[in-house]
Amino acid sequence: MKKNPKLDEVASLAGVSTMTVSRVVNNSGTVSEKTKQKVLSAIKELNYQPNVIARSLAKRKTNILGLVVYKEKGVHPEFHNEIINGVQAGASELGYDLLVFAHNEEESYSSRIIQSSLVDGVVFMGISPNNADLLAVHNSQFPYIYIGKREVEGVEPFFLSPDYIAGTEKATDYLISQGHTRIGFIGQSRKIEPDRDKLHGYQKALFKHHVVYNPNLVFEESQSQLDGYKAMMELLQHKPSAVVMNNTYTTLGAITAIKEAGLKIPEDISVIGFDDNQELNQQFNDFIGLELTALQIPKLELGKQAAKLAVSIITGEEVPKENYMDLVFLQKNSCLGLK
Amino acid sequence: MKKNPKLDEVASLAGVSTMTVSRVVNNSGTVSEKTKQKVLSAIKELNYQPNVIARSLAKRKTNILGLVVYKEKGVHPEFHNEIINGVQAGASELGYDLLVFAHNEEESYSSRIIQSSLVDGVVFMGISPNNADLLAVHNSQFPYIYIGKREVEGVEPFFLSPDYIAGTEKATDYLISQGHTRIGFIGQSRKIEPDRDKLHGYQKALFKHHVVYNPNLVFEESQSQLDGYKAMMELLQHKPSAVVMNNTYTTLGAITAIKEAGLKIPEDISVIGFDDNQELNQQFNDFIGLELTALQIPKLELGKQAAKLAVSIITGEEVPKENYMDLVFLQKNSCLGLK
DNA sequence: TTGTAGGCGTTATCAG
DNA sequence: CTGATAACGCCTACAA
Repeated sequence: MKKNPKLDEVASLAGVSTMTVSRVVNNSGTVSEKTKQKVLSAIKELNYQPNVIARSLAKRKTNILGLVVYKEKGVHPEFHNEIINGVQAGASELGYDLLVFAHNEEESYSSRIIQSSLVDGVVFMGISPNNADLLAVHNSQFPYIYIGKREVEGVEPFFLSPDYIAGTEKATDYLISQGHTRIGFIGQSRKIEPDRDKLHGYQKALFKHHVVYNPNLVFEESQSQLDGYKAMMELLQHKPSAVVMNNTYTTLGAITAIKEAGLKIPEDISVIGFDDNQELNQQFNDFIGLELTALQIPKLELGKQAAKLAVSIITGEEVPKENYMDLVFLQKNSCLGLK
Repeated sequence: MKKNPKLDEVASLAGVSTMTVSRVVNNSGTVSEKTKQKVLSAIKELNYQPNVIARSLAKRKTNILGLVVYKEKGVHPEFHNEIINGVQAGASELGYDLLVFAHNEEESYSSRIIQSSLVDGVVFMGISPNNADLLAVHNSQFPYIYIGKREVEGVEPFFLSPDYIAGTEKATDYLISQGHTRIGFIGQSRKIEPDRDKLHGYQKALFKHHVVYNPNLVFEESQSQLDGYKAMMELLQHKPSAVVMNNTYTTLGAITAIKEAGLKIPEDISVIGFDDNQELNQQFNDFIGLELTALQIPKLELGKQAAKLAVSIITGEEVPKENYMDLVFLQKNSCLGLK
């Protein structure tokens, strides 16, 4: 492994000082065009690349963004991973590298994150972050953003969350505008904030349009394909004309139930899916030969936006504490207006 | 954001030199128990954490492992991500942090990886890595390992690959030992090495047991759920008594076809799945009320092992260039012996 | 066992 | 526009 050329070697080859080379490399300060060219060719000749560690030490800034992911059961890994890709992409666009911290529940990262000077800021994600970590980072004024919505006692954390309420409201509005009133809702779990929000959005839309809320049409604890199947089987007893789903797996199960009941989508029942898992959703759409109208979390964008917010905070810009991102409402062909 | 305490502040509080503190922090050299205690309490009092950047510069070693993921269509993102988790876990166990590089096809990382001194070594993964990168890193003697199997002209890269041949051979052996001879094979794509290897393993087992290879039973271009469905529909014309699948989606489709044909698993046909995607597989097993016998890639272990190999190379240990990891053969209840 | 001097590779600062 | 000098915070090497 050959030793990398250093700044002073470039400098002596170009016949200038290290500072001049540094200026050229960083495009900072003022360098005459002529010396700049000399330096550039020396850089090229030696194939010089700056040592980012030395640079980081001198600048006291690493241009590395940390990411702490708290994993949990009940959340599809694919979900997280898409967002991570987004964070990475966003960071990259802004000239930051991404360092992923282990997601060990036991461990606390706060002091390492804050004090090691390894990262300039951090993105937290996952439903159940270590509150102590979040609090410590928040209190130390270290730049951070949390992906999701979070209430921590005593503090108002910086967060970025998909706007589940508005999204579900919009989807439900859409069905109502098509004449539906017997609209089923198959939710995931009332224990999880995003899911409470979805139900909330559904209710808001009903209320707004003076449609009576019918508890028989609402199922709240469907996580899996099997749950979705069962919920739909039961829901069908109550003759809904439409249904709003809340995750990909339950959608899979529910649609199987609809098919088994001999009903057709969208002729007999309109379906709005929830596209948690893009790949699976696509596979499934292909398989059933139907493009589902669905709500989708723009995961990549969400991650990018989180990275951007983190960097904004790092660079000292004014950033609101609460940030929301709209869900995407994909209008495909699994819904039909009621005559 | 309060300034972090430095080595010399700890030193003066403890009444010793910075070197003594450094020795205590790194557990290196020799320090008397008494001064050690003094130093430790000073560290505690000031809540000292070493600045890893300064340390990295001084040691010319960052304890950061790089990861470059080349994404591509046709590979389930979940697949990659599980491995990434493994790499992260493995690195973490060995005291390394993980830096994830963007997976931009256009970009070349080699010079940045090699020369920036940001990472001590790198793990590459993905079917279609940038050959130039791999080559450059290889030639520069920079520590790296590639996850997957790879032939690059002129070089023998360090790699770690699941042993697809042995795995599929074992699964096929198992079916043959149960009396099956009309064994179907639904593969993914002959363009992809892992998939060629799977077919190879299947053929090896047949050959070994003098079972005649029947091309009618072999389907090679099934990627999706729909493909799997179609392939199985056709395969059923040829009355197989068993079938070996090669990814989760095709398995989904194939089993739907089996059900629609009115056949029962395992009574009418034995099925060996391929558990690409653990979560989906689990969902599906729950849904059909059957635990599939399946081949599984130990993704987490694969990632961990890759990290370990990379670190071994970094620390100068002797590491073989070719490394294989066995697939896991999960014997559940979707296979039955033939009378 | 402990301390001193110097350097890791870069950039900030200030002078020229 | 350019250069000298002193950090950045820690560790290696050697000396005491």
